[in-house]
Amino acid sequence: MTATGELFRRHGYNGTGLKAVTIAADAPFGSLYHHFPGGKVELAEAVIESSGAAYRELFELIYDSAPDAATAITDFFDGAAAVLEETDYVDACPIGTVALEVASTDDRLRQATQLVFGSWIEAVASRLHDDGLDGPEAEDLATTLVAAIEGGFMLSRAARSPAPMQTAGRHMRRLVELAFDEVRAPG
Amino acid sequence: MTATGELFRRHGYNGTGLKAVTIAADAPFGSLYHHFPGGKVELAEAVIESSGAAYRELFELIYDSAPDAATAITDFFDGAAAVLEETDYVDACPIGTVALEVASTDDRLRQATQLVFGSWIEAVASRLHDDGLDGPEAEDLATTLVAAIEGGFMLSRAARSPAPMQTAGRHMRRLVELAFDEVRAPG
DNA sequence: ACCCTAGTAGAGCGATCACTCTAGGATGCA
DNA sequence: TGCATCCTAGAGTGATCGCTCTACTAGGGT
Repeated sequence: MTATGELFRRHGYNGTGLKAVTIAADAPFGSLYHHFPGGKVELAEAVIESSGAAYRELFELIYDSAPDAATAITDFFDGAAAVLEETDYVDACPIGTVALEVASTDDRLRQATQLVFGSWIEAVASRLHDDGLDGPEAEDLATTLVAAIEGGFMLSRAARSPAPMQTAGRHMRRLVELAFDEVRAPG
Repeated sequence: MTATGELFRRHGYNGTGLKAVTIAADAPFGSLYHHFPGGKVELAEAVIESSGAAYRELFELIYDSAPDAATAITDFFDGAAAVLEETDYVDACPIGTVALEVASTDDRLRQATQLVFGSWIEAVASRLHDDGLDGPEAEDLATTLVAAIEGGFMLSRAARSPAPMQTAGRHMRRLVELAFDEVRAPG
């Protein structure tokens, strides 16, 4: 399952064959259809959900370890950039590639990716809200942060450079600081 | 060619068969390998370059029609959101899906996507620079803007809602305004 | 009339796709 | 020991993949 997520991340949904999945998981082919009677779609759905949840927990861990929101944002973007560099630009967003592939071709998987994105946004928003931002603004800011992360992954992987992700992170930090400034000094 | 771009946008690189390409282009199969001896990779490379150039021109048109940088950003994000809504969330970034698919699997296509992203960033940065931002800052801001657009496409397509793209656009506008404010009142 | 090149046209190639089918262990309960 | 259930195991299915191959047509130069 973890191995399957790696394949999806690297080759995407259409680029990953079920044979490759069974080899990577060191499991027989027949077992796949025992555990996932729905075939490739059901397998992908499970991978999206589980890797989405894992990534949300990673963000929460980073955020909750940081002294404040702005530092958390920097830690996350710089951390993502470092991981990209260390893993030869493979270990990016676990569902980003799949999300774009299935958005207009498989509604069930599209909904699965939407639920994952929604859960990330909610996790970020609730922390921003706890730190003082009002609800709708926290959710909007969280949406932009997730979008910037995804776009950062895309540009950094294409360029094979951590720079775009780091740059996006720096700007996102300023955006977060600006939002908190306005809370403290409304106007 | 335009039809092929549409297929790539909707189904991605791996999800688009060459048979589908020939049907969409209403061209015989043999002709494909006459015009693109390199096969699918060469075809994709041509599609990436041409649709990338077309999209850059679209951005330039929008930017140059707007009274100032901040308005241009809003026009672009809101325009992209509107197009998404009108086209049932199909007509998004012409190369985003392909870029993620090939980033770790085909270095030639990866470089093609990188060139396109670079040309977009350069087009945005040169305009921000003309409007008063210094060089490196203009390029960094342009990088974040492109990342936010790509992320906005991803979230809006997954959610089947223009909202994430519009939200990202609103925040990007603020970021641009902030950058110009700091030029006018340094410190 | 002759050929040469450019481009049209699609049948057919082996490989791989997602998937189905049948058969064989392993475990728990009787 | 007998039996049902859960899971392993992989050969085999038709369909489709990217691609190659040969044959045909159109138009210009000689």
